[in-house]
Parts: sequence; C-alpha cells; structure tokens
Amino acid sequence: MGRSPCCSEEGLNRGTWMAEEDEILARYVRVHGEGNWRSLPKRAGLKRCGKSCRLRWLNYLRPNIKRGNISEQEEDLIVRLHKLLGNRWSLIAGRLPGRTDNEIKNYWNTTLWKKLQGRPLRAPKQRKPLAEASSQLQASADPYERQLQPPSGDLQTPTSPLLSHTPKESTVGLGLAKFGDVPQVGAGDGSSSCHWQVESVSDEALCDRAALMDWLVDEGRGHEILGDFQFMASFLDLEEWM
DNA sequence: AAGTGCTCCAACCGCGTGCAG
DNA sequence: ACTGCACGCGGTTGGAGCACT
Repeated sequence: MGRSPCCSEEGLNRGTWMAEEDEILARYVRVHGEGNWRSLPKRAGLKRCGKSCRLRWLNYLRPNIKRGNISEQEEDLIVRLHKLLGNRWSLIAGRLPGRTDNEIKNYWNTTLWKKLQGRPLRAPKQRKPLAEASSQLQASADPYERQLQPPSGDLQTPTSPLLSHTPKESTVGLGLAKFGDVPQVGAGDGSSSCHWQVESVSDEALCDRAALMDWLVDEGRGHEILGDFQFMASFLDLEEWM
C-alpha cells in the first residue's frame, strides 16, 4: 500500500559509508537490536535514511557475514538453486550461510551469468580489504562484531525448516509444509507431474520441508526436476493459493 | 606515464506485502 | 474495508579500481 517516502529528507548522507558511520550503526544495533530502521538513524545520530542503515547492516556489518571469494561448492549450489528458484536471491542466500542476497545477486550478474553463457571471465579480482571502519571492527574482540571468515564451503545443514525467516518465505515454507512426503517426480510417461500428499500443518511437517528442499537441491534429482518447471510452478501456485 | 574502457560491487530506487489502527 | 507505515525484495546505477593500449 502507501509507500512511505524514503531518503527524501534534505541533508542526509548518501553514497559510501564512512568508518565513523559504520561504527555508530554497528554499536547501535548491537545494543538495541535490529528493527525500527526508520527511526534508527535519528536515534543513533546518523545522517542516513533507515533503508540505507538496514542495507548497510544486513550486507556489511552484520556478524558472521562471510567475505571472500565464493567457493566452488557455493557456486554450484547457487547455480542449482537459481535453476530451482529463479532470481529469488534472498531465498538462495538463505541456503548460503554468511552470504547476502546482494552478494549472490552481484555474483550471479557479474560472474556466473557470463560463465554459464560461456563468456570469458577476467581473473577473479581479489576483494580489497574492508573499508577502514570494518577493519577497525574486525580488530575488536567484541563477539558481535563482524567475523571475517575465509570461504569454508561448509554449507548450511538443513536444521532450519525454512529457508529464511522473512514473512514472505515463511509463507512459502508453510505452503510447502502442507504437503508431506517428498514428491515423486516423473510419472514415467515423460511428464514431470508431482504427486503430493496433503497433510496438516505441523512442526513435523515444517521440518519435512527442509528435507524436501535438500531433496530438491540434491545432485541428480535437482536436474530431474529442474528440467521441467512444472514443479516450480507448483510452488508458485501454492504460494498464491495460500 | 597517461588515457581509456571494462569490471565489480556497494548502494540506491521503486514496488510489493504485512500489519496495525 | 481502507489507509499509512515499516520492511523486504529484486533491479539498476555509479564510481573505484583494474587491465589494456
């Protein structure tokens, strides 16, 4: 509905974040937690709009953000998830701990897309060290402050029933959770119809959803399903139906 | 060394959705 | 039912830095 004007206020900083701004934001969120982004800048004393603060926190200052080049394993997962989910970067990022949707989107648009099209790639640019602010944060002993990690390739194990926790994805997750057992794809007649069994929504079912996602992403089966987007369509229909 | 073009990625923008009143 | 706010998402942009000439 009504879109609130954002970043229209005069006198707000734009563009690259300064070290001091990072520090103020990180300290504020550490103390007060995430949320209330709109009022955050005023309360924290930042000359930024809430949106900008939220983005900076989520994409850069949040603890456990994984910096560094995307590993082969991560890349492979991105490709397969993209086949499955399309440009739903936040969902894809939900399967790659420490990676942000923005990062994955950028990686896709710059590197993977070209790779898949067989276009030559320039040698991967070494990420420059974080901005000064971040290196200051990095040096801190505060456990809340960002932890820089090399790409570990240690992908998320499906302990969480949902891919992420935003309301939108929760809805998708819930929708899928209504369907219990892993679907059987490919009825043998060449079609890729799916056979679902409707179950009531329960915690158990929600957990099955994680298993389902793993099953989808799993080597071989992923391709089997993804060769035909009928399966994905089921997801979307389901989403609307919810 | 200087100029130019290209790449990458942080940040911005606009829109959709959920929710409270 | 309607309105407005807050937030999240995906697409796009702009500039810093690199490669190439």
